Amino acid sequence: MDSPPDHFDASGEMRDRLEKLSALRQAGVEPYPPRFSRDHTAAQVRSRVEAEGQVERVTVAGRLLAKRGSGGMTFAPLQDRSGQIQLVAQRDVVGEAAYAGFADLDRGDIVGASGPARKTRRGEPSVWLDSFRLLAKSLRPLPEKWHGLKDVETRYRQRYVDLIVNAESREVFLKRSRIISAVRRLLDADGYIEVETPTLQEIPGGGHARPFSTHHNALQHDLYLRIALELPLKRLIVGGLERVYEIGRNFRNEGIDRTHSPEFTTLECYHAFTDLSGMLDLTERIFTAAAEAAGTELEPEYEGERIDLRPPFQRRSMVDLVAEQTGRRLTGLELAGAYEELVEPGIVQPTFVTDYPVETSPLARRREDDPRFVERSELIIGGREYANAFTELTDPIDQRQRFEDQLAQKSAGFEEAHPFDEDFVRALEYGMPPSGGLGVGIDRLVMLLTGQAAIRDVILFPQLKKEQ
RNA sequence: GCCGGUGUAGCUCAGCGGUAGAGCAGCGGCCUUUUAAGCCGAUGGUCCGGGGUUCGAAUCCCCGCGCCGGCACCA
Repeated sequence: MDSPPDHFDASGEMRDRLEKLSALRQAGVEPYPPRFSRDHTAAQVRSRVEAEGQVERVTVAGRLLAKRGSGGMTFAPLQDRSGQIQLVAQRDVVGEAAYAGFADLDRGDIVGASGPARKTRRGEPSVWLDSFRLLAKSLRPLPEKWHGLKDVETRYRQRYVDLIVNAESREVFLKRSRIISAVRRLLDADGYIEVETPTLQEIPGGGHARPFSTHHNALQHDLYLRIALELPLKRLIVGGLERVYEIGRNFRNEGIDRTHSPEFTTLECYHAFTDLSGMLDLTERIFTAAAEAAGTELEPEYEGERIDLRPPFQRRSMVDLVAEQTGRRLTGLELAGAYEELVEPGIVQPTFVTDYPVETSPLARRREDDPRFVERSELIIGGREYANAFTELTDPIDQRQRFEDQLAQKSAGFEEAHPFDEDFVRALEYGMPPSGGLGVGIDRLVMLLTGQAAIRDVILFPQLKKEQ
């Protein structure tokens, strides 16, 4: 029953391991037992050994990363969630049969082990086995320990291997989790409630992007995967929830590159009775909290630049920025185009770029002193957009007009113009309190705070083409 | 979609017209304090896939696929 299926045998090493598996089963050893209890993690053993010198008996469990040593003594580092601890097996202690069994273990096997713990002569905290148990036989060889796994394609396609052997990779995803937790804690403490809104939508609104489309068979209609979280959340502000946020996945059917993934995570939050400036303050607090959670202090190094995240961030008018470059005070789509081409790529330190032309922002409130612009601001760092905030448009009459303008842009050839959302207008017609809204690109934030150049390196399972 | 790079043993890589290589891992033997790496020995390959040129192709040419980078797209 353990004869190797042919797709299995790439190396011969797998054959060897399968033979060991058979031998174990014949000897009555279950190579995949259902459970095992440990009482210490690797890190706990290490700190107890440091503190107490000698620890009576501990039970640890994890993955065997190597085996070395000689003759009657074998050393084997074991890795668990907390780190590594060395196992020491001595023939004189465990007996001939058990010692041979230990020597038969392979790199990559999951093992449970018990024994007293103390340092070796070389000072390495170790568990001196009195017994061990195989918890899962590993059939595939792990990448070499010294050079590790470098091949990026394998790292993405087989993230589990990457996580086993690359501590830096584990670190990135640990930090990602901590960053998101910190953001949640901050918003929760501010009285926001976390909500979940539909991923499948009839009208993919809240942004300008090509959506993925799908079809619901029972409902017999087409649906889109959301491209933004905005419109459902604002309906909740109409509903009186006053402070809501969602951290969720967006989907955009566009090109993939170092900073764009077809599915990516954003935070959006909406707050009644505040405005753009309130949301910019919140943005600064979110970035500060995230940086602290990532342990980067407030001055991470990113792509060769030291980024200064100490608030307040600079606030600059788009019109002024473009005028500095071109000598011309532009408006409308011409302004937005010049800004994106000439100004944005050159902004390195965190900068809130404010006063977007109304044409590019169909969901933001107009400035009272100049209705050609809206109360909107994007946070730019290193030439990239990290956050987008505005004073929300709450006037249903104006909102209807904006949607109509978008329809006009669409018929003029702008594919990604914002679709008309009649129900959203209806919601505004009930009355929405004056509010501020904010969106933050979580993946990019994690990239910044973990020093990763590619969005793929902060997404556990990035989309790749089909493996042949 | 376009341009460039790249794909060789489980991993990391060399080889770039003339019998497919190294280190590590794995396998067999010896070894009771190791920290990538003890010693000896024997192994291990659809050189990404398919065509072609050539006496001979991992190597040159064509087509295709994956990955990486850039551009386009992403206001």
